[in-house]
Amino acid sequence: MSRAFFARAATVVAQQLLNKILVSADGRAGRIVEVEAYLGAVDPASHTFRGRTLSNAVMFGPPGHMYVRFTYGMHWCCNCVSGPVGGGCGVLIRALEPLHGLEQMRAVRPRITRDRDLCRGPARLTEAMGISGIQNGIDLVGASEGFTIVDDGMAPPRNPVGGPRIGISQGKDLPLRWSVPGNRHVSGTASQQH
DNA sequence: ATGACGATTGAG
DNA sequence: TCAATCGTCATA
Repeated sequence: MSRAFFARAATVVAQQLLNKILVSADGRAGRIVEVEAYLGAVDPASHTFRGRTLSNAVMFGPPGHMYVRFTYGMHWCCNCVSGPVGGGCGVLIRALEPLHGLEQMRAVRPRITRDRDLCRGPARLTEAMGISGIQNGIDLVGASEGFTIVDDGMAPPRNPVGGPRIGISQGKDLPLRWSVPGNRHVSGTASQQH
């Protein structure tokens, strides 16, 4: 399997995830507007680059499951495993446009003043949606534990915005970050915003 | 056993 | 620009 193959496969899944809706166990929901693909063994930025460990095991499992990772000693990040089984590939969900349950989101994120910022960033959205290590490994397709990704009929953007991934020290060369054009709920650095 | 480093965020 | 904060993993 070539690096190009993994890049293309994960990129397809990542782009297809745009405009789908992530729903929490208690009905909070947001439209996925920004994602990043991670390619496993061929990708130095991937948590699975150095092989399987206790904490990243979910990424080597079946696609459609949620991989949740604790980072910076205080934040959680949420991924959708993209397969194939054993590949260690996945899609990091980086931003949601809040749709339902905003009252609960505001309640758990009291310091966020603008609704636009509730799910703008990978750690912000996990807190707003009530996602933590407890959900690591759950099936997002079967929705056996409440969390799921649903399709309300809105197609993925025909021309998603592509660019380098954020917050990584290696693997910055590939354009594996994808977002919905013009969406105000997409995250980014101050210079990239405006 | 230990140290370096993170798929970030919020404050100054 | 920089501190907060601690689990994980490579190295010894």
